[in-house]
Amino acid sequence: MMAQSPNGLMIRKLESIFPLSDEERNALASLPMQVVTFRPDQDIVRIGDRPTQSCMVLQGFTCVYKLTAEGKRQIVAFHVPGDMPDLQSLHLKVLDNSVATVSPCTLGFIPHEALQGICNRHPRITAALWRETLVDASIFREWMTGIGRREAYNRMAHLLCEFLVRLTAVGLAEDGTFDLPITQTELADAIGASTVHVNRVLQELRADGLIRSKGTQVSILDWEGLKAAGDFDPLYLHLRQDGDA
Amino acid sequence: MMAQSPNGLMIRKLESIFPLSDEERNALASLPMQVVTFRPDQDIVRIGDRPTQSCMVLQGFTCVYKLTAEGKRQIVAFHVPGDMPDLQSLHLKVLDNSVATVSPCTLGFIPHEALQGICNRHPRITAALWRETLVDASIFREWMTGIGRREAYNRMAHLLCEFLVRLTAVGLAEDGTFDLPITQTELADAIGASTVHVNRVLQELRADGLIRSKGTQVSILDWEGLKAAGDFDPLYLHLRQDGDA
DNA sequence: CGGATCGTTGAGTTGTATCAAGACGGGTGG
DNA sequence: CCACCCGTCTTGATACAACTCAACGATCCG
Repeated sequence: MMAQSPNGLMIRKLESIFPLSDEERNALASLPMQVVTFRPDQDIVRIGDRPTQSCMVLQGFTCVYKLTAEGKRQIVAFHVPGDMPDLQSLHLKVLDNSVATVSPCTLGFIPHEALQGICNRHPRITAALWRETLVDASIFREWMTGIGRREAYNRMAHLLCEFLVRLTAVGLAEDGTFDLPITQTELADAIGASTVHVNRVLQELRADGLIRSKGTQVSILDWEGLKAAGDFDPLYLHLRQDGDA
Repeated sequence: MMAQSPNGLMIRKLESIFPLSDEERNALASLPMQVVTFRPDQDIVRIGDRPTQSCMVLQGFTCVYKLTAEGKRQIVAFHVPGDMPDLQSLHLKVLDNSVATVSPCTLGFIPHEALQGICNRHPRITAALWRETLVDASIFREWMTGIGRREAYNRMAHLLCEFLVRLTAVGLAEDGTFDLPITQTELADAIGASTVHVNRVLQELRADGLIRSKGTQVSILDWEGLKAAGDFDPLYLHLRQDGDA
């Protein structure tokens, strides 16, 4: 799912949920989208902001994070091409989290006005965007369950399973191999562990023959084993399968 | 916010977000709602279900939970009167979590058809319902941050702060005192700790003069102190304040 | 007045954090 | 093209938050 035109990615994303009519496709194609590139580790929006636009990730990885009073960071979500990290701001005027790039990124910004307009005229597009935010929420629930009730080893396995499924869905993984330009410190902030512990847990996963990694390339060697280790059931990702949702 | 008619609670809930037109109010008032009572600890819907209706809590407390392969439970949300615990099922056909009562409950069930109908005719009601699911998601993010990066003592303080604010908003708390019919085991499943540890942490909070409790009645004795202990900022609840959201 | 549920306490164990230091690796400038 | 440097990864030692197990006390209710 490499985007030719910036809007093409959004159209394909929604089309993976339900077939679009020509009218809907045209409306989406004419959405104004401002394309901006970012370097790694740059804030895109910050907690407390009142954005007038939302963005879609076109290339690269972003994360949603919050900081505690003690200065500790929790990454509550990663977003990959096709995702909209701050779509919520369409209806929640004040941001309750920050969004930052993890890798070099290209983002497409769409004014809230334009999104409102298309929603008013196309109820099924409203439903599809609403649904996107619901899938995000579902992922939050799954992560919370992991952080609260699974050990670090299993959480890491789970996260890698999730990446494989999500990246495969957008054509960024093949044969169980994908590029994961995320440092161990960031992985630690995502699974709620220390960097040191993440390092050890990754070594365990390698030693157990579940994964292999070279630089930022990650390969899943034993999909069934990793799924078992991570207690991973892709149901919560709500990818289209048969009549499902 | 004690509901006279079952639909009254929903109308008041939405009116706390923006003023409703007469037409919108009438549409909401004529939503079919089937009222059902539940005893404590009963499942309302289960993971894997494909509900054809969503419910609103009219009385009592419910929780949303997931189980791990090891049989551990994580409660990812509590819901109080006025909340809709499974509104997501309107657009995500297969449930990725279960919902259960915590205390005796009265719930109002609304067919998805009826919700779809009202959404198609009233875009602002769509937005308000969408917004409800976004606030839920925001609470997930905040809880995840706590579970991942705060200690149990602080998480418990945070949760009590949240209850006070949310229950006050629906008229179920006064002068920092409210009824919390939730066992320590359930609190433990919510903050991702063991029952034993929750017990000790509650004793600490009492010893520190932050709270008092007698039976299911909880009193916040030192609001500023509890907020500080919980690193609590109500922003994430997105309650209406001035032009905010 | 049992019996069940919930809360409380103590003792021992463990997952994971913290601190500190060294190894690796890719990019930059001389 | 090498030397340096900075971020990242890795390793070892120690400390602590929190878990588990086990038992006992309190409370409510039929």
